Amino acid sequence: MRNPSLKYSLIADAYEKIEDTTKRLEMTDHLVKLLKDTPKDVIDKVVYLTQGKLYPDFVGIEIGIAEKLAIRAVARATGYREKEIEEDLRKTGDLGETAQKFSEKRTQVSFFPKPLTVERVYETLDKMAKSTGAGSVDLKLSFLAGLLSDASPKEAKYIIRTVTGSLRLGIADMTVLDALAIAFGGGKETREYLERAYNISSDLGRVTKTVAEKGIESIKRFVVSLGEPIRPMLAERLGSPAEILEKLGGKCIAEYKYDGERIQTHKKGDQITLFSRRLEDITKQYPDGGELIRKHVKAKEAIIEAECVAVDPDTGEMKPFQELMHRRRKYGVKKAMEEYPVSLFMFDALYVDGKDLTLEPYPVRRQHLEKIIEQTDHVKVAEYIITDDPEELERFFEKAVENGCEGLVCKSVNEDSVYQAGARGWLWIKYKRDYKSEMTDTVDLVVVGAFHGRGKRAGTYGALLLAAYDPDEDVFKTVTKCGTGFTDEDLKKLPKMMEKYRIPHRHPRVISTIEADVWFEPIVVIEAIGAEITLSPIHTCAMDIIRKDSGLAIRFPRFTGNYRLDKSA
DNA sequence: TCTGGCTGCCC
DNA sequence: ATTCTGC
DNA sequence: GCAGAATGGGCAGCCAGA
Repeated sequence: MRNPSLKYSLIADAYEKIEDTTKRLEMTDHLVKLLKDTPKDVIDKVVYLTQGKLYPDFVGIEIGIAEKLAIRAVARATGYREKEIEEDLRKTGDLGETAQKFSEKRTQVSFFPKPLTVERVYETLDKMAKSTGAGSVDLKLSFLAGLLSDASPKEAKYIIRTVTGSLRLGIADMTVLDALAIAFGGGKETREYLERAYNISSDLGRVTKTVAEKGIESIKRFVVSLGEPIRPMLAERLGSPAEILEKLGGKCIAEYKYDGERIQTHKKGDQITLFSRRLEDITKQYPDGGELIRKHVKAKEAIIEAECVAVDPDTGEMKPFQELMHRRRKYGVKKAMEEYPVSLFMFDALYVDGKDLTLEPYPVRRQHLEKIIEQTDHVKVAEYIITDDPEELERFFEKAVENGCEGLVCKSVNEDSVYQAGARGWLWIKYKRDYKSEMTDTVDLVVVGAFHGRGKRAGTYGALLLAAYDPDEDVFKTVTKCGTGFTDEDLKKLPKMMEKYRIPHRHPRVISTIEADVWFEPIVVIEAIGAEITLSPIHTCAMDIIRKDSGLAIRFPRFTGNYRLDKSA
């Protein structure tokens, strides 16, 4: 028996072709060819690498290298200085490209490098992921530099991009599923089975290996299982009750959108497992949450979704998200539990006592949910109404906001309102105040700095550093970076527009702890919007006024598209 | 022993 | 998280 | 409308170096 191995160069070639087109069908074709050419014993690894990971999310093993450390590895492998690498990265906006370029002109070349195999690449990255403790950073860098030294320039490009988690091919999970359907499923019409298997297993590598080795019939036998996280259903967004009701067929169930952390809870007898939205196992972070499930879910087995919210231990009032974040910890859990106890607001039941509910309509799932939850102070079913009246919806929204929620999630009550991973089909719709600028105050802020863009933003700015004017001190204090809301046209014009205000160092009247790539005279004003103001450890606006050593920042900042050239200082 | 840079993951 | 864009 | 790729604030954990 031969032991077939796949040269990494074949992957790099396929990636290059995929990257070269913007047409999804062509990308899929290239991926199909790669998957067909891949020996089945490594096909899961090829898929994980293409997802930019080594394991499915719920395994929780990360490489632990991102841009800064990767720069050091590239320098080490090519014999150039970090400064030179950084300088080139500024131009390319892609460390992979930079690695490719420096690999081509590197001084020392290994004489007879063995061709890289997928196994070698994967195993090296895996060793990096598993290195911990003193000296581990250096060890990781040695592993990576070694890999790069034996790689062709093109391979180096994709290894670097894989490690830093931005492959930028234009393909992700959904395209992989299409490719699997074509390559192994027997045609695109089998895509739905593959997608279903992925949604309930959350493991694209396993789905791939299964269909490649055992065929589509095995894929159809995937079932919802306790302990295996289900990919979460997400919501689209709209800005008015009328639009929402129209989209949902005139009627919906509207629920409070609590400002906490989404948790998928699995109960198997007394054994509880908690998964975050990205399917990390967070059981250990919430012993109290687990206990609430154990005690108040009156079913032997269940998968229930809930929003976990920090509450004031004295008043029972809900606390802001920022405070809940102190619970995302590994150490001092007991103390944090006392300081920030949590309540669970349940909103879905995906599995109850042997019955998979994911294909049932939402009202049915909700009925099951209410039947098995014993509601207490800390365990509640999410507050809701069922309505077909836009005004009632608006009133309920106001009430939600008054009660400390972000807004509403409005959900379809139709027959087809199954549990559908992702935000597809508009079955769930978010309604938040800041989706309409007339409902939230916009702010005019001064552009004081900028950051070089990456990927498709190469050569322009990725984000601007924005500041508020402080008339008392006659200075500009930062409140946020802002990198979304710009059209391609905005971005193309920005460097030219800002050029004449460009200065080599921070302006003396700009107060900032953040080091921008480019500084400007504080003159140009733009309009931005956000969801709310948060306390900030880094932004200098209102520093020490509300709280010692805290400034103010904007949560979810974005450019509205309006330049305030008239207002320019 | 402390601190700051970096990373990953919540939103 | 929000936003934009090619298909 | 989907899928993907840009980008945000801010927290804790980890490790290197002062």
